[in-house]
Amino acid sequence: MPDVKRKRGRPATIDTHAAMQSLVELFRSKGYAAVSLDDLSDATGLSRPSLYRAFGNKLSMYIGAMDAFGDQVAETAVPALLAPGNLESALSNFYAAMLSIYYRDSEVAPGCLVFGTAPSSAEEAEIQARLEFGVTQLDQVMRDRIARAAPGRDNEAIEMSVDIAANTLIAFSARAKSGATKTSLERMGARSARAICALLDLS
Amino acid sequence: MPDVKRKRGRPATIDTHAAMQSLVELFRSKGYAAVSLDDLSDATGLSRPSLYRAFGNKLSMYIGAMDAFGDQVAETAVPALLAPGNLESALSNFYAAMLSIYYRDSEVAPGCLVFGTAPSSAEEAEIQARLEFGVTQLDQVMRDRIARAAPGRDNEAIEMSVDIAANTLIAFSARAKSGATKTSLERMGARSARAICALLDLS
DNA sequence: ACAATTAAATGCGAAGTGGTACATAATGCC
DNA sequence: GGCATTATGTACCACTTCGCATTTAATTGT
Repeated sequence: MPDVKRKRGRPATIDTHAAMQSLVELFRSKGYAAVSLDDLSDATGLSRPSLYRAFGNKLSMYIGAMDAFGDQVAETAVPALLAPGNLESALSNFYAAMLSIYYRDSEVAPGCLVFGTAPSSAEEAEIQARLEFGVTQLDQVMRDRIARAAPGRDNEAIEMSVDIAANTLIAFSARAKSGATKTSLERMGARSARAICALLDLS
Repeated sequence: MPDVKRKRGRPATIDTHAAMQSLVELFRSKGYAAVSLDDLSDATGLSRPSLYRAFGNKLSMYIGAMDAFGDQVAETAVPALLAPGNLESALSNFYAAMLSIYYRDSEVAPGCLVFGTAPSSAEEAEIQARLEFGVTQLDQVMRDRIARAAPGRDNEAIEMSVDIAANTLIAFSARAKSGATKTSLERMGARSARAICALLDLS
């Protein structure tokens, strides 16, 4: 698809994909308001006007980062949840995959961009809308996966399980930033998976 | 204790308690970094130098707000959890009390100062320390209450229940800011309480 | 070679930031 | 009434913020 026809003017040399990755990293470790355009410029190596041309103003940079982060989750962790196999290992693997995103080598875990930093900036309507979207997406995918694993169960038990599954992940972000170790949260994720299967009388 | 001896100079006219309440309200609806000293000055009606004399610099204002918020929770909601009665209603009442704190008449729920806004600013060591304290306090009080209600149960079931109970509350903050209604979260809290009691074979 | 076109950086400006020196006001003590 | 003492507000400072007008660079078409 790219490079089909050479374009007219000076060719672009900026790697917008890598730049967006840097935006995500900065925003999710420091939040929206605490990050300045100079910070973003330093992190990406691009000048401020270049950032503007590529991503718009600061708010739309953050919105774009939320979308990119969501894409990363959808490509990396959600497949582990939807993969064939029993529910317990699917949930456990999903949590582990999410924690691999939440944790880095850095001093404090950068955590989740959407559940970790967006709530602070939810007064901005566009940010709140994306946060809401993230929550409903999480609820939805959990409901689908759990309903598939327990076809006959009553709705109450399924709703309970969905709540536990989703709220566990949401809480991971705050716990990661609070200083919890990755392995302690992996154990918590596995425990949550077992609790859900116990509630549903599975295995 | 107060007013035992009249003091020497000009008497203080500032209501630091009311001012701190305003700090809490502003910080938990906009986060740490997005709030300026002018915002705080406007909200409290105090000049910036007065804020400095009363609470120190901006960071210590936020730290003080975290402490004040924690006190409010300890005085208002925790008694509902520790009150005599069965575990299910204790948990359900506790969640309802917390949601009464999280929600206001405002457009978007201000949510939780510690679980909602502190993660964004956890790079600041003092903020991270308070966030960690809040998480461990929550885990601790839940563990105590649940262990009291299910004395004979194995440790695994108790740990599962503690996780669910604590993570539900942590997730409430993000959900409130995402636009969830108060009643929907009250239902979720009641469901979480039922799930925990089911896991523990209670009632 | 030269115009047209696109990409990128330099540098600037108006507004806002946290923080403080200084002046002013209000009380008790003598 | 003056003086020490404490409380509060006014005005300011150095610095940073976001955003953009302008300039410079690199390529294609003719």
